[in-house]
Amino acid sequence: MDHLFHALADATRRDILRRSVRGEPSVSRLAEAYPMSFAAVQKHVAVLERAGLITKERRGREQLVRTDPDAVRRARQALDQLEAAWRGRVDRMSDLLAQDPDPEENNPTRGQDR
Amino acid sequence: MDHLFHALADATRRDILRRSVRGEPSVSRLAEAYPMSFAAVQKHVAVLERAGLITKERRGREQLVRTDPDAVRRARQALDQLEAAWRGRVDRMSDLLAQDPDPEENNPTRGQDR
DNA sequence: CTAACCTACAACCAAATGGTTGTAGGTAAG
DNA sequence: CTTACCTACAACCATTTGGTTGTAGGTTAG
Repeated sequence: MDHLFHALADATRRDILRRSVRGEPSVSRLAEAYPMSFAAVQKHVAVLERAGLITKERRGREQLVRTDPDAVRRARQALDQLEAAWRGRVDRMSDLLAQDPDPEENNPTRGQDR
Repeated sequence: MDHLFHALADATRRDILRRSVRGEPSVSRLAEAYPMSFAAVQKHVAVLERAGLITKERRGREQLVRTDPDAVRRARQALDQLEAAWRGRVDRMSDLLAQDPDPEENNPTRGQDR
């Protein structure tokens, strides 16, 4: 999970992901697209690979990069959980507000209104 | 976007997010939960705040932490885009396969050298 | 075979990260 | 007022990160 989000926390890597979703570029073809050395792009690809976001497949002397959609889905689901938890809290608060229509009786020691 | 995913790429910070979704803990209360110094937790909170994932609200001498659901939603939507792009590609490929039933032509001219 | 190309990997470096301790200021409680 | 608590922030340190260059090996083209 750490590796997953860390891999996504870089604009170059997210762009590599997008390009790899559209086609299956080789590492050197990817490297042409960015103002950095081939080795730097190689490292970015390695980070994405460690996170499970892409896989490499040897094709002759080239190494084709392709995305693994399951990893993207995994990251999305983690955020879904957070969002659901937030929604759950809001629902719970709505319930409390519905059951306790007494805004004057709020207890300042622990909880308060939003 | 970089800040957003970077903030999510740490287990402690994700846990802080979960606790802040459930309640609105103070920074010192959060610090009690982790085997690190108060200042370290303070830094984690600052990273989450820079990413827009949480906001701090002064309550007397305490600083209450609360999540901003829109930021979580923003991150999720970025992943949705990636997933949608991937699905779009698969659909396109399905169309091509349907229109071009020729399994011998598995050597596309795209990946060659120049 | 030879040359060009693609990749892997090591060594190195500046900057950012994640942690610590220490100091100082503002607020609440006795 | 005095004390205890919560926070902010600076200084420092080890490790990681993101970039570079250089070297070496495998594959394709001529």
